[in-house]
Amino acid sequence: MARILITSAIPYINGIKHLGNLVGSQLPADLYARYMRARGHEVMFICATDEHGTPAELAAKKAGKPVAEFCAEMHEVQAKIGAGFGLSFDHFGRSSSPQNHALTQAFAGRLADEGLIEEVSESQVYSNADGRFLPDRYIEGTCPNCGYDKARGDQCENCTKQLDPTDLIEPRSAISGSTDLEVRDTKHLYLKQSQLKDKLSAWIDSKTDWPVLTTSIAKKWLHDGDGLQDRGITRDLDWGVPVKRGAQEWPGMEGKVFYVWFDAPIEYIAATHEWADKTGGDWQRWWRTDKGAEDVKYVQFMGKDNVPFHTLSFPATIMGSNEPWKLVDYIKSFNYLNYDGGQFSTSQGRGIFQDQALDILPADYWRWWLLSHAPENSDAEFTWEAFQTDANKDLADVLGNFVSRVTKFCRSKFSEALPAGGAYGDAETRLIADLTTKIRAYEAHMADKEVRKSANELRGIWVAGNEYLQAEAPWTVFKTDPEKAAMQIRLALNLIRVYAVLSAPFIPDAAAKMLSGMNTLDTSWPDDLDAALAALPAGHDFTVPEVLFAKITDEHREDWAERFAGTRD
RNA sequence: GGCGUUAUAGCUCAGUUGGUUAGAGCGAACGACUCAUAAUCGUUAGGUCCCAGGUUCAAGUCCCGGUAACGCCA
Repeated sequence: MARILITSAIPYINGIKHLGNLVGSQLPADLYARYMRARGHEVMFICATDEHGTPAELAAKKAGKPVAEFCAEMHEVQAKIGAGFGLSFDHFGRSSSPQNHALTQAFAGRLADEGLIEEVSESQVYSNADGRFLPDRYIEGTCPNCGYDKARGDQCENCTKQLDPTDLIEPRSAISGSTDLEVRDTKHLYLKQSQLKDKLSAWIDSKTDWPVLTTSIAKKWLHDGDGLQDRGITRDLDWGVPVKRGAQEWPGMEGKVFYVWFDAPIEYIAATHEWADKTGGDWQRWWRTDKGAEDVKYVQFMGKDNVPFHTLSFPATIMGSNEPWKLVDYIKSFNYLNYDGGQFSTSQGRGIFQDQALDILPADYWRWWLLSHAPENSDAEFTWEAFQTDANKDLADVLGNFVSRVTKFCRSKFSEALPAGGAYGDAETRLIADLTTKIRAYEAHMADKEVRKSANELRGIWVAGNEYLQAEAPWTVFKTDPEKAAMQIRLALNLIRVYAVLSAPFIPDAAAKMLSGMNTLDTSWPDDLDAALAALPAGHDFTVPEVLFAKITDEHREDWAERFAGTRD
């Protein structure tokens, strides 16, 4: 039995996330966590909300609420939606937790002690009306190049020219619209990542089994141009982790907070601490290699936009601390899911959002489609036509109908109990050999975190059951040899339990219904399929379950396609 | 402007270190079956592997140059 630490990139707090966010990190992480638990491994599956930074402050302001209150509410909303999708976190934490404050400050202190923090003075635009410094992109004005009147301080979206905020004609705050701006000097802390470049580079080079997407992004940042740059880790904001050097004040840094990208990944550790405080568990045996974590295998899941922070910045924090923290062993990254020819977008309200998805269909439909089309090698495209066709075919016709035809046949020809009699022949031996091969392949793909391939193999396992029934035709056999038909259908009913166990990581709710219908709590993995197909003995009662997956009709599809064609607020 | 990823059947995608007639699912056509959610199973058709060069006994796979889509950075 292994010990597996799994983290999913932590979703930002400023609103409800769309399906692209789900398939890019949380869902595949959950698939892996559920699978590893099913195989008997000890799993710690951690996620959280990422709550600091300017966008959170602005979203709170828009909602007319204090930012702490807003974050607390949105955290609950996201937790509820996550539960709705069956995300089986051991803990869903908050980056604003006291545990994360303490840990973030401790890391900063350690890095300073190691000589990896530099204080840098810089000039930034301050808005008197807003009472705050403004990040470049929150300053608007007229572009000196093309005259576009909504150019941002970092770039003009109209002519794409790169700008400095001071280039803008009539600059104003994008938050309040105020033109009462001035340039002020302010001091910030920089993490000297450049000093760790060689160490990070050697570490990345040693990860030959990582997805190309992960290592190519990391190498690009390491070697492009002047190489890995030092990074500012503080901001002039109110909402965040106050800058401290461990438990001590940090002279000159009063009133500043750590940059959200510094404290967010540390929340993986802090969230485990939160879990420990809640449950009485031991978090350090997951994170400190001097306190029991040396045999932990740590796997991270994330979208490609998060890769630089997880391959470089966070490891720089860990390595730079010179303390025995657990480093990630494998980073599984994903491309984007597109919607209707363009990107899903939280800020533009484009696409299907997680709450809406759960409103129209049970989680398993989404889990299955999104996972079986996970954007592993390139961006993937969501279309309603594909979603309808694939979900109906795989879930309703192949799996759902298998359960239905087997249970109903047994009920009508025998009873709602596994019938006795008969013995395996060649067909059964062949089926068991075939399924065993497929199950071993499925296990290998799941262990490799090859999401699409796993889904494809699982589908093949479902199909094999239908092939067997079609070839052996128990409904015909029954007329001349009821005992043989009894054997066939007893095997098929046992197959439903096996399917439930194998499918649970993808479609946990349907799997639970299948087990409930089979009237069993036996979720043991079919290491030995021959034995597993005898788990439910002759005479064991079952009930015909309700339709597992109702079909998505053309009317539904057209209605939804229209409903989600525009944008939402 | 720099860099990265991608480009394979109508659609969505597989194709390990270069090695026989390039694969799967969906969709299509035809057939079988009638237990089942008009479900299932089988057969067949469909590809100048983006274009142009090169290396090699052998290239979808490696190299060079283009083109296109998407993304990242400045």
